[in-house]
Amino acid sequence: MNIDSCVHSEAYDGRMGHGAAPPASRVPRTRLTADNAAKVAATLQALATPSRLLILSRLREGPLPATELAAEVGMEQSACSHQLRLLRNLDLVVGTRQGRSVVYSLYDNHVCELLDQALYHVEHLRLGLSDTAATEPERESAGAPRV
Amino acid sequence: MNIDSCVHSEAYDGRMGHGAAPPASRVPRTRLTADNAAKVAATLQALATPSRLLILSRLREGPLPATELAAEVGMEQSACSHQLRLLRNLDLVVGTRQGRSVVYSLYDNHVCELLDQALYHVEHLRLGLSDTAATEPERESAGAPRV
DNA sequence: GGAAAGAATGAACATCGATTCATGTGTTCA
DNA sequence: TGAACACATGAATCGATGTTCATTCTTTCC
Repeated sequence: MNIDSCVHSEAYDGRMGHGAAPPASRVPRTRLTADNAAKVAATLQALATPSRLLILSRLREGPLPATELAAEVGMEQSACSHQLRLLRNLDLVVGTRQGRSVVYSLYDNHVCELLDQALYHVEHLRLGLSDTAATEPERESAGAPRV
Repeated sequence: MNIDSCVHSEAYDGRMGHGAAPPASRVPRTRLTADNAAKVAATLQALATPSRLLILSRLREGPLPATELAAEVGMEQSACSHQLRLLRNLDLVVGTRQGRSVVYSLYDNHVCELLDQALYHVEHLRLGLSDTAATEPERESAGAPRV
């Protein structure tokens, strides 16, 4: 499929005002292929667990030896190591040996920002302070969306 | 053995150059608590599966009736409906009845941007074209990170 | 060399979650 | 009213995955 399309045939052109949202905007829109989605999902899953989220969050504040890291996020050494391996394989963190210990840090800025963005948006999502009001008339109209 | 990939012992104030990266930057940094992480993880997990990623991606282009949506993302009606329920509960999508069908659309712009950001960063992560190059000499330094 | 610290690895286990199958609910139209 | 369409829902299944336990590997220091 093509890349760059944000396209939206004609629907959703509205995309109104927005308020608090961060810059963002000029991000290239990649059309997701079934194949592509799998890879993306695999990476995003790294952020889909409390333990790894905590690990990355701590690393955002600076590099840390494996053991200290485990202690700070409150998990066992082994469990933490397993997760670190996963994060390493996804190129989200790097570990460099330093004496007896292996110091871990975020791979690069993309990781850092991905984390930030995720936290930011999720927080705003859960708070329900949407800026949808204009585009989406009334939610509650139908009979379907009712648990 | 350097550490300093993204260094910042003092805590990431640096946030260097960056090239293609989108604005971002001015996102508030929320310190993750163990409790908080669970909630965030729950929401982010919505983006951690190919099926839901495809669903959201299609909805980004405009509202769509459930059945059509299922067809476009290539999944069975039931499976799609289950995922839509999940996405609804997380306030990521809304479904409004319209005649026989229920038309689904993204909840608001935060969802759209969260998606965009995720795709953007992930793509750059997987491609390895990090902007770390200058900062992170050789990855392979340690003995640890070797599958 | 040998002991101990720091970390990685493997197996086993338990849990969660995505899909399928079958069925129920709501809506339109004859 | 009843058939057909459009979705939702529940139960069951099966695979994926996070954690624990025990072990191994690496490095340091005596």
